[in-house]
Amino acid sequence: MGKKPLDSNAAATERLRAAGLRPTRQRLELVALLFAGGHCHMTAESLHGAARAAGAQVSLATVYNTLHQFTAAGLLRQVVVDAARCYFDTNTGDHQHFFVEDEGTLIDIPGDSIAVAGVPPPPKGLSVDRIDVVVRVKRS
Amino acid sequence: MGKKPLDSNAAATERLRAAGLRPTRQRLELVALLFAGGHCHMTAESLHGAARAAGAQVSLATVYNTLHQFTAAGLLRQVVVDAARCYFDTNTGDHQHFFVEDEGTLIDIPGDSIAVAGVPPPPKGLSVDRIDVVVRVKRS
DNA sequence: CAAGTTCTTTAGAACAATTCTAATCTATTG
DNA sequence: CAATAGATTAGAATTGTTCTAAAGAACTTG
Repeated sequence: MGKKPLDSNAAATERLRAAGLRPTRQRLELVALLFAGGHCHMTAESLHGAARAAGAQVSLATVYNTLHQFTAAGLLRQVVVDAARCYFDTNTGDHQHFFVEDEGTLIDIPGDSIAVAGVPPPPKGLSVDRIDVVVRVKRS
Repeated sequence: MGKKPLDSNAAATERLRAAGLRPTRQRLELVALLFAGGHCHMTAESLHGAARAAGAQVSLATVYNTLHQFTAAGLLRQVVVDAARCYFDTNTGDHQHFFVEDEGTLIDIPGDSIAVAGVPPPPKGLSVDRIDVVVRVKRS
């Protein structure tokens, strides 16, 4: 009857295995934090803080490594909205974001509510990888 | 009969005055580089390089200051597409961008060709400041 | 299940982009 | 043209991120 139910641990292990990553203690802890509740937007710094707060012993370097590995494996998506910081989104599906400039926080916009039309064909030799929409909002 | 025609200098001076900024030697040089030809996308580093190459004597700190002052004054627009670098766009009108990930370059998309529909109303107390669309393209 | 191989983690150093600071200099004003 | 408010500068400081080399943990094989 530990704090962490075995199923959640098993699920995390399987998730890592599927991504071709070894289920190490650190990765399991980070997976637990990232995919426990609903979707979330994390920075390396904030995830590291959350891990430490949860009593996990993980170095910042490992958090960076892990975030990048997860992104490469398609478990996370990187969101660039702020020159200062880099966000990682546990929602890898089709969607966009509000960015609250005053707070530096992100809010999801479902992909089926938003539509971008009239994108010209990219220049010769280039193909569209992804279209990102950022709705910058301010306190009014 | 200097290399820089007086009119361009006068125009630059007026542009700065209108923005409430003193027309100093450094700012005039940077204005000349930024607004000489067509629209361009610059990083602090690249503008500094261009200034030095043009024989201007400007420090990197001043380039940063100036870019931010110009942005605050509405002469430039900041474009965030890459976690690493920060771009400034001399085109402050309504438009969007292709971002060529392999090269780190930007290409303008006219604002009247592209349209974003279905943006939900922002959460209470927030109002939309701007909508940025970034079409990420890759070499195919 | 021991040995060996490979992959991970880690602390700290290194880095790159940007911002800060305090001294110096310059444009403007009276 | 002196006074003043604002601008510039070099270099230091900060910040977010990546690198490195050594120690540790997970998988594989015999």
